[in-house]
Amino acid sequence: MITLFSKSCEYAFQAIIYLAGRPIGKPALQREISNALSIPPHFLGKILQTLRQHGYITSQKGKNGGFSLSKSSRDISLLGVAQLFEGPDFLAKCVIGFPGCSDDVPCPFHKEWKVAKELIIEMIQYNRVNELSELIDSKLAYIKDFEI
Amino acid sequence: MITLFSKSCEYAFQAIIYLAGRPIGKPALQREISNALSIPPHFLGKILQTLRQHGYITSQKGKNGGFSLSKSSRDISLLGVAQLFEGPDFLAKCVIGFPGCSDDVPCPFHKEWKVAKELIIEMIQYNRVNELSELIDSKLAYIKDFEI
DNA sequence: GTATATTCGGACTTTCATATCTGAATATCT
DNA sequence: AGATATTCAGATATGAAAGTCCGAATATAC
Repeated sequence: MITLFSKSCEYAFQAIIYLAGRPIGKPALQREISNALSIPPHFLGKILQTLRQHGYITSQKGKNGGFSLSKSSRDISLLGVAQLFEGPDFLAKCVIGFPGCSDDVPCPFHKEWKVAKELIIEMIQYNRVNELSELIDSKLAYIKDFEI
Repeated sequence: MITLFSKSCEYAFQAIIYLAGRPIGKPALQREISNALSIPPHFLGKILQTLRQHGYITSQKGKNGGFSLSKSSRDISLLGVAQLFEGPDFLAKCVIGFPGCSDDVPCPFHKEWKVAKELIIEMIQYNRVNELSELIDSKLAYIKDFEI
């Protein structure tokens, strides 16, 4: 089974989209997010810290604490998050790992993979976080039950 | 850095394309392929065995032995090889791992990822092994030096 | 027939992403 | 102030993919 993004990156995407679907001013518990998205809670904790350190989300410690989407993050795409977890040039590798693959000395899939890569970048870049959460209203309605 | 296919699958692709570029009746040593493509030799051994067991390549033991592309493999695409190493339905997973993602309850990237997936399948399926090796004549000319 | 070169197959080791554990720090509530 | 609930951070554990090692089997050459 092929996975495009690492688990860390997938979970980061999911968490941000989940937080974007919450009412403003009502932070979500790590445990709540973990339950809703079936992410191992402690692993999610690390990812949330990374996202917070880079300004994508904010947190509130102690009782009634939790995590919220940063105000500025509502208007961005997830491309920066992808670069954060997968590296800044995360689609640069030759698709079949041919030694020394380049535009000049391409592998047999070079051109077609280039087109597919552009499509993937567009996919990530086209929608803002706000819009992404709207696209999954039905799904969020379903997993909202996990708010404890 | 994102990798679409596993190392095993990448190496299998490379080995088959390499063998397709060799003159018929002149088997290639495991060591030669390993040198030419910078693949760890013993790891390559396992992959060649898998390919042989599934009929993609043939082998000759003992002195003057080596590996050759099966006659029938010259006219196939690499889709079967991808399925062999990545699983029969290797592009079925949700691109961001959302729980219960489906056509009915899609994740926000569902549609766009579907298009990208089709492109990837086409990329693998469109060219026959023969044609793939022709597409990299310049590269093969370069790595031909490794024939020992 | 002996020496040599190779494939073949199984066991083992390494590495890294993923996941878990534990306790400290910090905020809120009564 | 004390009890409680949460984030935060570092250490540790797990599992699967990647890579290595060794010896058996087999073919060729002389």
